[in-house]
Amino acid sequence: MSSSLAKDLFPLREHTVARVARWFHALSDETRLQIIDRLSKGEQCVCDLTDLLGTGQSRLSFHLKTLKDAGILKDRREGRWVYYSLNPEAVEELERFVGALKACCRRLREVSPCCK
Amino acid sequence: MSSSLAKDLFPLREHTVARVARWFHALSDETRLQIIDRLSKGEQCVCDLTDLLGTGQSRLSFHLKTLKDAGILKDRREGRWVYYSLNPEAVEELERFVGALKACCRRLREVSPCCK
DNA sequence: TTGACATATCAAAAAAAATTGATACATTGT
DNA sequence: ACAATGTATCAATTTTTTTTGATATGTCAA
Repeated sequence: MSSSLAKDLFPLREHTVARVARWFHALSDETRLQIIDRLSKGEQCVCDLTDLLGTGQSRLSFHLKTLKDAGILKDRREGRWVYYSLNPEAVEELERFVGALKACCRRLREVSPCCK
Repeated sequence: MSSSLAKDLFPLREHTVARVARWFHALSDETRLQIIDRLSKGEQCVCDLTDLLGTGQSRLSFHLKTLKDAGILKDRREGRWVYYSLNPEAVEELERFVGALKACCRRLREVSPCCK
C-alpha cells in the first residue's frame, strides 16, 4: 500500500527515462556546471563565457550544445553574437522530478519510522 | 544587483562542483534510474533488482556501486543479502540544489518580465 | 566584395565509462 | 570442514564521451 502510493508520486515511466537521463548527463560535467552557474545570474553571450575555459573555443561550443540538446539551455542569435540562457521549463521539470524523489524519501521514513 | 542576489541563492562554490557533478553523473544512466525508481518504493535486496537487467550480475553490482559512491544510495548487509536504499540526505541536498536553480529562473523572469 | 570577427561543425585522438566473464569473498546450512 | 548461495571485484574489451585543431558558416563593417 505504501508502495503504490510512492509509485504515484514518482512515476518514472518508460518513455521518460531517456529524457531524464539526458538532463542529468548534461549536468554531470564540471565545465557545464560552471556554465549553468554563470547563466543562473542571467543570459550570457558565448564570448562572455570563454573565460571559464583554459582552452579551445570549440570545447565551449561543444558543452553549450550538449546542454542545449538536453533542453537545459536556450539560445538566441543577435547579430554576430549568440546568447545562452537557462530554459525555465526544463529547470522546473527537473525540479518536479527531484521533488517527487524527495517526497518518496519522506514517505519511506514515515513508513519505517526509525530503528534499523 | 539582481545578479548578486542570484549569486547568493545559487552558490556553486568551487569545492562543491565535483560533488554535484558526481550526483548527476550517477543519475545520468537509464539502468541506474530504473534502480532509483525501484528504490523509491522502498529498500530492496540486490537479488530483487536483478530482473531489471537483461544481463550479468556484475553489471548490476557496478551500477549500485556507482550510485553508492556518489552518495545517492546506502547499503546494509543482512546475512547473505545486501539491501540498498535511497540516501535521504543526498536526495535532500540534490533537491536544494535544483530548487535554488529554479529560484534563479523565477528571479530572472521577474527581472526581465517578458518582451526582451 | 572583402576582411574581420563570433560561433559552429567536423574528424581524429585521447580519455573515461560501461560491459563481460572469471574469480574472490562472505555467510549460511549440512 | 564443505558446498551452495549472494554479492563484489578484477582485468580485458567495447562503447561513449571529451578534447583538440582545422575548417566552415554567418554577420557586420568598410
